[in-house]
Amino acid sequence: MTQSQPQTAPLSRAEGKQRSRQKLITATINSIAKRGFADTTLARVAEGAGLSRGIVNFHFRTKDALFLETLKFMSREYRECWFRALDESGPSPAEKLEAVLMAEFEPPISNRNRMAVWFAFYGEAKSRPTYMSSCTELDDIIHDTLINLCRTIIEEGDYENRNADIIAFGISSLTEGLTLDILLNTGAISLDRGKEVLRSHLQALFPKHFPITRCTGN
Amino acid sequence: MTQSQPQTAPLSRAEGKQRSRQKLITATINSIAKRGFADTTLARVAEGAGLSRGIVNFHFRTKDALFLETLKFMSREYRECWFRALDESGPSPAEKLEAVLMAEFEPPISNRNRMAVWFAFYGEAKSRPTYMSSCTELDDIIHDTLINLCRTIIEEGDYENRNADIIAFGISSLTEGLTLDILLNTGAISLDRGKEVLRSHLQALFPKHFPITRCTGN
Amino acid sequence: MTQSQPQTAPLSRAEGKQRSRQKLITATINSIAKRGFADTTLARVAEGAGLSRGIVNFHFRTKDALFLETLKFMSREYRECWFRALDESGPSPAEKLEAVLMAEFEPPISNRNRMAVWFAFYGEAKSRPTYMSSCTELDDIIHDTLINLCRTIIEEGDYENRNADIIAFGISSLTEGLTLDILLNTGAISLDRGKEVLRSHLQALFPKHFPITRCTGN
Amino acid sequence: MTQSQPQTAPLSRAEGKQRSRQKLITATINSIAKRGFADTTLARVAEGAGLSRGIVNFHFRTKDALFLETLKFMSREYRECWFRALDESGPSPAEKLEAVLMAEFEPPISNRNRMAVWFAFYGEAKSRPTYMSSCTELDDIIHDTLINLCRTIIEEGDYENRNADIIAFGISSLTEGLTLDILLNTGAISLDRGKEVLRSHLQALFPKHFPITRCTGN
DNA sequence: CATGAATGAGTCTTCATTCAT
DNA sequence: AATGAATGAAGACTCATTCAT
Repeated sequence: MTQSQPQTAPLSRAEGKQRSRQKLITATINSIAKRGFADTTLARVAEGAGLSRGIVNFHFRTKDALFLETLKFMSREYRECWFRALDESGPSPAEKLEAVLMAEFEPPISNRNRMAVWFAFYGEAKSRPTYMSSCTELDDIIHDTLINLCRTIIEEGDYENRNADIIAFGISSLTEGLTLDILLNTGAISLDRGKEVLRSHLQALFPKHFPITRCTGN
Repeated sequence: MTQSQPQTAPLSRAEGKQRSRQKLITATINSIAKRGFADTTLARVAEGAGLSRGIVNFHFRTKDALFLETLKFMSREYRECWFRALDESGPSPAEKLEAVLMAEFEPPISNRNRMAVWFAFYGEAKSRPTYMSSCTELDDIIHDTLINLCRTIIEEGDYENRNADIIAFGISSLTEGLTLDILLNTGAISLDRGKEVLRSHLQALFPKHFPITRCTGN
Repeated sequence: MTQSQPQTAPLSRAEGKQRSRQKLITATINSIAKRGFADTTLARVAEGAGLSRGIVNFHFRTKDALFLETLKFMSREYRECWFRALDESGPSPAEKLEAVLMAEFEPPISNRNRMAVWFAFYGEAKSRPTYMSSCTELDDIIHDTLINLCRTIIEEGDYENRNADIIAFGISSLTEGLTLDILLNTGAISLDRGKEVLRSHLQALFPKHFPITRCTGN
Repeated sequence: MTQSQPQTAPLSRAEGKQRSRQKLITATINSIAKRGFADTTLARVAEGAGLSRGIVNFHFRTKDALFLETLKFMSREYRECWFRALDESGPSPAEKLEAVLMAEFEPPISNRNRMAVWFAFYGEAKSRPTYMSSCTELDDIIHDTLINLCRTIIEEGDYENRNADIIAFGISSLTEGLTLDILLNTGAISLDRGKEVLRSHLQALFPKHFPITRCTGN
């Protein structure tokens, strides 16, 4: 990221601060992934970031604030991946739909750490609505985009009895469910397997757009 | 619950003990659902059960043991509901499939408390192997049954290009994903909506078995 | 206090708890007197009480609550001494007035520890009005009694131009000021010196009631 | 304050330094008055002075040094007020006595901030010998002056049975006690009331010098 | 079987102090 | 002379766990 400028150049104050913040967020993600929410203490986060004990309360006022910032960071990262996949895909709605769905199973969204952290937050969501509210707004845009893609595909394919809202809802739930299954069944089910399941469902829903191309390699 | 024994008869030691244990498990579920994992303390669990502070360590040696027993209890309950739905449904595989899937959206499996607690455990699962295995093990039988149902339906309907394993995997992931969405988007998405989405997908997958019958009267 | 019952008798739960509470309050007083407010930590209080670290938060929920209870205890103690002096004195108003005033310079009100603690609280009063409000109500009764004593003495002695309110206010302020001086000027000024000053002022105010009896011993 | 030097001239180093030091001392007084000793942190003092965090340790090496300088500043200020009152008063001892006593109830000695801070220091004095000595030392000259005034008045008035030492001690204790009462009973008792009480006592002690002149017009 | 007082390890948080800029 | 990021020691508070009753 900063490799195009001389590495030895002394960081300005603001840069140094920003870098420390980011180190802490990364360390938080790693700690939650490795030890779970319950055993993620500020001391361990600081240690993971290679910084001193009191530092978290300096950059983020409280532990909760650190968690919130971590979640925001992951949301931002997720959104960027999602929209990048959308932009970089082929032009047709079907291509776009496939691209964004498959992106869910690619790093950085879908390495085990990230997934574990998402579900750790989900698990505590009930008691911390603050965390979630910072996520839902972005989900709304994504969800609307998804519905529009489905709607266009349905119109193009003249699929009868396909409701865009319901399909879109189902597709994103399926993706989320697959992610969870992959997380829980350590090793047994791979990311590729997830993609396969998803493609299979797309094919059932929109047979004209997603013709049968059996993945022979699995 | 305790059979048809005269209620006024003094409870035997074993029964009293068993009753206290169950009270504590129920209180644990309620507390996790209400306050999340992190804020569920033994003191609060005991208070919720109307019992004294030290009691948890008496019945379950440690807090972790209580959590594990709670998870086991919920697993048992889940399995019972699932197989009851299977038994009480009509005889055809399609009827059976629909029955078990819809059961996921019915109490007691799917009241908000239960859902919240499931995901709380999922959230910690990665870092707690014990939780993990307890979450996973019972799924095997259920998953096999699901695959068999799908296989039979595929054979009956002569559906081309439908792989029972993949379909079954997808269906259960979709169910789980729907549950999570319902939990996270408090109130916005109802259990009935979940059923609707699921039916819509079944219809896409197995059109001959699940003909288009727009939700009547709902 | 509890000496009339067999000392070896096991304390009941409630008694034990109450005794621990009192130990903590006493330890708090000693610590504030010895180390001042700033260096009085819960760990040191607990140690002083011969109890474990977490104990304060068990008996009193917070450090502030402990301080409040300590202040209440001292208030109660003070009031009891004051009214005991009032009761045990001779019957005349002048005797009563002298008795209560001299009581201020007698233990337990006026050992150095108590005085130090009072002023420690006063010093922080601005920021903790809660502490003080628990004291003022009792002061009101005492102050009213003082005014009434002065009023009777003024009437008895037919002192012209003596206003009971003002005199009473002055006398109690003088007492408080003397206590502070005694505290600050370690050793230099004794409790007896305080009594002497006070008597001297009483004599000036009410010469007929407090004739000149020079303390020859000083 | 900084002489009659042209104000727009850039401050010399020494002056700038001195100005910052004074800002910090003032901020310390305000903070102690507002928040009490315990909640007065260097960060808050710096903020109150409109300066940066590390500044206190730059100008005063430690927090304790800052407190001590603050105390010294207040002592100096107090002494200046006292002697100014002495100088500016009428020539007679009685006039001088009244002048210095009344000065205690005038700003800057007696605004609420100053009083609160004095008692904050008193509260910690017993356990901080440095504070103690700084509180006490300047009193010596003042106290001697007070005794001398009393002695002269006693001689002038030929008051029998009046001991200058004791009277002087009483008068200054009374003043201090009144100040404390005024501080503690927020709002209820005014500075004017304090003066009234003090005059009333002077009149009782030295009736020939302080004849009955009911507060006119107040 | 049950209670709840007591323990003490562990955690978050605050804050004086340092030091590179 | 001043800044403010970083440090690390210390303290309040929580809570699982024990054990005498």
